[in-house]
Amino acid sequence: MLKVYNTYTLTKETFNPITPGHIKMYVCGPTVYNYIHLGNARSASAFDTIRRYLTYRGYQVDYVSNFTDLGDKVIQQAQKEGLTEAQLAQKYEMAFDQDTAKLNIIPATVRSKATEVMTEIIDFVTDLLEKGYAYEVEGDVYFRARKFSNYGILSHQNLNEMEENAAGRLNAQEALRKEDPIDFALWKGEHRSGVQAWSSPWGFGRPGWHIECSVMIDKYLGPAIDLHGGGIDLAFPHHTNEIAQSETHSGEEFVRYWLHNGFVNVNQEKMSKSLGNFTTVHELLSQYSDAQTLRFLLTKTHYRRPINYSDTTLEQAQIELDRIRRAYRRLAKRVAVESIKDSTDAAVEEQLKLIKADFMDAMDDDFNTENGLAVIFELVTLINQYADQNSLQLATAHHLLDALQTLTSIFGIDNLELKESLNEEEQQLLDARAQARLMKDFTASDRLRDELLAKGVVVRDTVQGQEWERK
RNA sequence: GGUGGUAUAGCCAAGUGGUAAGGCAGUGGUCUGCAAAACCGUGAUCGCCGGUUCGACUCCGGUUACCACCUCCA
Repeated sequence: MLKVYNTYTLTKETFNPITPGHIKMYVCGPTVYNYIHLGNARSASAFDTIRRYLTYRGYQVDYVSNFTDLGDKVIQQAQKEGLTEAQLAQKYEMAFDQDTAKLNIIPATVRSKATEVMTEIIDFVTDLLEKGYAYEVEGDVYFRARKFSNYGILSHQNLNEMEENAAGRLNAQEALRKEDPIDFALWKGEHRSGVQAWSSPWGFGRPGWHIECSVMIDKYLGPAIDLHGGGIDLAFPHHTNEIAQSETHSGEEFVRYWLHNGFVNVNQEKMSKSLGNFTTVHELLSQYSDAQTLRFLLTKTHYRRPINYSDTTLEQAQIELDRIRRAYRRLAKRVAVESIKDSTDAAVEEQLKLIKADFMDAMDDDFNTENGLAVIFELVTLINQYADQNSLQLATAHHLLDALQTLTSIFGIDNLELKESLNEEEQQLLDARAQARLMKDFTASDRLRDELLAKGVVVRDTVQGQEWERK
């Protein structure tokens, strides 16, 4: 039975989708004004793994995500880079696609840009005005937060305290316009010329911070969805405001389960653009070629817990992933080389069955990837034990390999095969060493092994002959 | 100040009212020409104080430290 932790109720709840077998899921995407950093990637990675697991579990998942391609940040950065807002957004949207593709994150079923749903946004805001939950002031439109009786539940904040906090930071102009400091903008008037603005019943302007998500969900998934995801920092105000807008608009429960991921920390501090302690995926992958290791690091920690990012944790992830890959390659190689009886091994099949069940139990518990990983390591040990046996059964060997591939693919690791190859010189050294070993010239063979090691190639001797691995 | 979270072996990190998964490192062994890899074995009483209980790391109260949200932020 699948259970998920719902931020709305702060408890783990049994998961029941609105439509059996079908899941409607929305995850907040990036504002495309620069390269994504590891924190953004963590969110995308975590929800990709959740989506992959739900799919593995047999659900049909409709996954919608947005690109925010408008707003002050986009305008500012466009001016800095000498591009139009649309060009800038296009540039970083493509960068997002490239970075996430390297991390093996499956693109959402539907991906929409805020600028593509402008008509729907205006209609949505109009409806909120007609319902009396919004008001216009000099080209701005605000939502009457206090009128929505469940306002703030998701973020577990007290309304009056929120009001005090809000009042303290409002600028005088904004304070004058709002009926209540906690009201939030649905539409912001834009009076400058030459910057992104759309025509509306309230004059030229742009949508407020939160409306695009409400609109896209309504447009692509309908008034009620099963899962809504994003970073925990979005619980307030972003998701809080989404609930108010959407439930006022539809009169229905907006989201069944709110899922929020934790942060990537550096030196026990949140990685963020404002703190300036961020590492972009773009730069990290350009200097560190193994994107799979990065993905593995981002996925193996439970999605609600913080990830400590450092060179050490990255190395640790590399070591763990290597152990998994080695087991896979070891058995795969033996199966490929030897002629083996195509039959099954009942005892091993039984263990494999248990492992698969354990994996599902782990992941059914609010997507507990930490425990899922422990089960994967059990499978690794089983494979290593099996690969040592004299009488391998081909079918069972394939079942083990398929299982390992399937389970790791849920973690975003799609290919356990070795992609690297040796260059001509390295191959010659390796061949020469094989020859030396044949002649039992161990002095020469050890020297050649050292030479290869100096080039970053680790050589091991196995029953099947030499085996190599890039360090 | 309010709210949410975290504190478990050298490090990363699961977990349950009944004497603590897994990975890394270390260490002993098997295997190996040597090595590596792999396999087998090996270590903690769970921030602190108090309470409930036959029994708590797991429940309750308090306390300390750290993080996050309350402003755009995954």
